[in-house]
Amino acid sequence: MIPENIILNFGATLKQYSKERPIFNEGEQADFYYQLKTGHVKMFNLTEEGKEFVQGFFESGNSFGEPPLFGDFKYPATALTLVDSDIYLLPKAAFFDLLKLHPDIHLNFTKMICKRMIYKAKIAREVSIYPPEHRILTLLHHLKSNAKVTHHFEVPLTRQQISELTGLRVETVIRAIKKLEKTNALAIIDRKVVL
Amino acid sequence: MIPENIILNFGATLKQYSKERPIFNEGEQADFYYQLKTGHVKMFNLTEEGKEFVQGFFESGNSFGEPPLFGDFKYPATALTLVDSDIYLLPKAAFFDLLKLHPDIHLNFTKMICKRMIYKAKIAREVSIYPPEHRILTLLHHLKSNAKVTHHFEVPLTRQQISELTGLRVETVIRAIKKLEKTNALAIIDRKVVL
DNA sequence: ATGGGTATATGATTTGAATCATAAAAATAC
DNA sequence: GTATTTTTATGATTCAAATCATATACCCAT
Repeated sequence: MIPENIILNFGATLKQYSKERPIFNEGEQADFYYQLKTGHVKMFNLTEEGKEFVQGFFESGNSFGEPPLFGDFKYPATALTLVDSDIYLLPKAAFFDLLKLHPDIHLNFTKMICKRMIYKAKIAREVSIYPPEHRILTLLHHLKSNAKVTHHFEVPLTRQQISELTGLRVETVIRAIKKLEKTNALAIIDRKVVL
Repeated sequence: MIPENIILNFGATLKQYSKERPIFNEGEQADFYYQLKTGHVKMFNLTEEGKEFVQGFFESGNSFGEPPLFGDFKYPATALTLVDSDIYLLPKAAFFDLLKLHPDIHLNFTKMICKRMIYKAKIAREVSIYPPEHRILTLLHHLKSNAKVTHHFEVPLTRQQISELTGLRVETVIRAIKKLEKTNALAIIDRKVVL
């Protein structure tokens, strides 16, 4: 996250998006650094047949869609606002100037990318060598680790949303969660998943 | 990749590993930056039942296992030499000093990480919403993009290695590659995959 | 409160990749 | 030059998750 005064100094513009609006689409050339001031953004892939895979959710303060800037790549996913959002747009060249003049920001950026990298590597592992229950549990623990509560964490997601985030079908998620309940890996209280 | 004279200036030591030796294990604390001078290294995850998922192969010049350095994380995978290998080890603190004093190297490093990041994001997508053929093709194109040749790229992997890298079974890989040949997405010349 | 939409639930069926079994070709070791 | 291992190959079978088909509980608007 780049401080507001600095990003504005380098020529960023603040753009308003209404909810459910695309910010960029998979396959497009990456020309801007995007940083969410307020709102919520979802990044995802979609097949022709309508199958969706969610790469991540972003909230206030997060930047997103940066990797393709570092090598003239196309966006590997589509970004969409979920609610009305204000987003800073910084042209690619200005972004690089900024990193050059602010080594501390560059280092923070690298740290953030590396953290995401580790998470992606974990996901890759889960998906190919562990069963659905494991995958769901990894997601839930990841969410819990990002929450403030340390016990009795009420998962703020519907089965459908868990389905989108794991790439599993809703029915599979429902059945897997029941299995996990039986092994006491989690509890279902008033239909809510708790751990 | 950090030039040899520079990495040595910052106090790196060159360590010799015989083949099939672990360099670090999943779950261990990350304390060094590793850069392969000569040899081959495999990074992978292993389940209790022996299922393996390969996160990546590394060859001369490549660095590996860097992300956990940027935040005191544990290694998310295990690294193993495949052949006798010479590896530069640079202590974490010296690595950060080096990045600070060589912004150009820092930027190159970020570019490399971002490229890997895009690849991991693609993998996550492939695995959950695309069929095996698509997944294999993504791997092969990634390898090609890292090679010097721009056409007639001979894939330097056996079906078994492709299997390990994609998490698919060998038989599935063989059948998928034949399918891809039929659609002219690639060619099989003298048993080698070419694209 | 009534109706429409969404979320949860569960059984039946299909499907595609894993698994199992086997063999031949190629590479490597002896 | 022969034996052994690895790689490629293919068919048969199994299995787990996707898909299909319903049903019911819950939420929310009018």
